[in-house]
Amino acid sequence: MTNLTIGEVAKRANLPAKTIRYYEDIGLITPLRDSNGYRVFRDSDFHKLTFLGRARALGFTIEDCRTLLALYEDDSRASADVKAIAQKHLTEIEAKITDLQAMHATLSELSQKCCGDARPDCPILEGLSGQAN
Amino acid sequence: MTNLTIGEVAKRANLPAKTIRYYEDIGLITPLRDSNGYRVFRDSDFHKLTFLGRARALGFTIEDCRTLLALYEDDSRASADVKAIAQKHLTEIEAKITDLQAMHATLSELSQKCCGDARPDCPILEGLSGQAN
DNA sequence: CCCTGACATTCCAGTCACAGGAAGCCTCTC
DNA sequence: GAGAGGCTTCCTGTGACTGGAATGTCAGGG
Repeated sequence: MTNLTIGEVAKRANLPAKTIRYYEDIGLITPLRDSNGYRVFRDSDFHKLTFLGRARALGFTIEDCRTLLALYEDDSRASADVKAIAQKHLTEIEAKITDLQAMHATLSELSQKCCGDARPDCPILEGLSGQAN
Repeated sequence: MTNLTIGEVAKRANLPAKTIRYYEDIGLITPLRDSNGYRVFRDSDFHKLTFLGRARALGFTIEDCRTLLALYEDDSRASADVKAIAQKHLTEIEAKITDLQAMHATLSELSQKCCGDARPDCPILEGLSGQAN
């Protein structure tokens, strides 16, 4: 049972203090307050913050994090609800990877054709301008 | 030599009219104005818009697009300058793909372990909460 | 008892690339 | 001349913070 200031919990949860204040603002955590107005972080707050840090690192949106946190706190949850969120997010990640790979393929093809010297001829610019070749 | 209204050029460049107005706001294009205040898009504006559309679709930032457009208009450019921007962007794309693949690997591993039924036991939540197993 | 430096607080503005919507002109057709 | 649709500007909101200003608090040293 350790009570932490925002600076200490920030170090331990590996999150910027600004981010932690923001999470309080939007209602993800509700730390106590000391008589001097300082936030007081209990173990439960610390755990929520590490949970949020990991979920954000996996690319979940804040709203997904809110839902996941609520499920985490709910002893009568159905794991199916959690899995559904995870699967939806996995699909989105796959879509982003596909998009990025398509961009990469197109751009690297153009880039390879560009000799990259002092002359102005540039297949990259030609490709962007829509010229067939 | 065709002069277009914003709606027409939006259709042909396959960009929302809102986006085109925004591009004018930030100085990427400078269409003429008719006596009634309507924007008048020349062929050169249309070409710039398609160029911008393609560059954005490849994930270049607006500032990169601004630079690329300037290079495109500059007959005495060095293709090396274009290629440098492209290579930098390719590196960023690769970094993003790597990040996303790491997220995907972690999350899909957790998700596979979750049976996703009505019971509360959930390896996904356990993973997010930082439990070793 | 005061000073300094490191903390903490709140609040406001900025990021990026638009999207949505309101209020009001312009143009064309019936 | 009435309505539909397109055009204009201006303002706000998005997501998830980040930076900075102005101010308050605390611990230790002179």
